[in-house]
Amino acid sequence: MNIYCENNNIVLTEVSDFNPVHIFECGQAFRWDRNSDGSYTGIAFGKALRIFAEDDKITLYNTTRSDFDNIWHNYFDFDRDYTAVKNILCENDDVMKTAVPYGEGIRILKQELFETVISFIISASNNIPRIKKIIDLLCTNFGQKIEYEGKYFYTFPDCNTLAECSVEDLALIRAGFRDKYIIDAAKKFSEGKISYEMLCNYDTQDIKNILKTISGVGDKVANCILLFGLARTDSFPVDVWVKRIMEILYLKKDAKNNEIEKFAFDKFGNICGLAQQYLFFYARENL
DNA sequence: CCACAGGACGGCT
DNA sequence: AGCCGTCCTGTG
Repeated sequence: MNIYCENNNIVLTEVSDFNPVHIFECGQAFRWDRNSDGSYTGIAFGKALRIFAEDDKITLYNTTRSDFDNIWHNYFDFDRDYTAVKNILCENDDVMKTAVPYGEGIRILKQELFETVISFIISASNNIPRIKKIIDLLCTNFGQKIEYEGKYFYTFPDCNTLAECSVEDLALIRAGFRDKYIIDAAKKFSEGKISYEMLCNYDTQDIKNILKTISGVGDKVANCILLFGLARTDSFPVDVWVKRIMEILYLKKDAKNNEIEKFAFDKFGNICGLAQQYLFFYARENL
């Protein structure tokens, strides 16, 4: 990958494994929207960004080299060699040889922990359009207003702001029964009971148990938080799609979610979370 | 009007 | 330990 600055843009060339549709519209992040020209605009780490990919060239508009180095390089997981990952997953595995092409160009975004926690609490028993709508209302009402390319955007609210909210305050985001879970999570972060720095000291299983002390966080949501907010690729979120595809292609029978999770870890090891993404895409296209 | 959506909880047995 | 009704809201 080469990097150079052009006007106010950062241009990357010789980039492999970057498919915007697979990255932004797969349900791992909810704050990216497609523009009519095929570029995407999103907000993360308090900044807005518009990004466009064509072949192996990627343009990040109206940003700086320091923001790229400090935020976006890590956010887009550019240090990971996804081609190597795919080769490992496909080795001696005909299922993955079939599934991987469907998720071509997926990358696991390294998102902010608190945002990931709240987003996946909201995801429970919900669909992507509505998840996005709720999160949008949450940010518009409780986030910070920023300007980018002549338009206004809102950052994801911080934990202190949400910790002070009542369920009545949150009613306007239309989160339904999840409002009290959002407040509980915000309080645990605000009081310092849970933080990124603190969780980093633990192994994946211990973090999962800590996350599950937040109400509204069960196995599936905890695994999503681990994978998308803590870069723990050894966690394997089992949603209805992954459950179906694993039962059909690997287990050959009905199975409990924790049984599927264990099977995946035994098979794919510490990159089972990446395998999950390819299987998810395959399931969405073929079931 | 009723079912159910990319889960979690709580009260059962 | 495991099962199942219920939880808000929006969409079909």
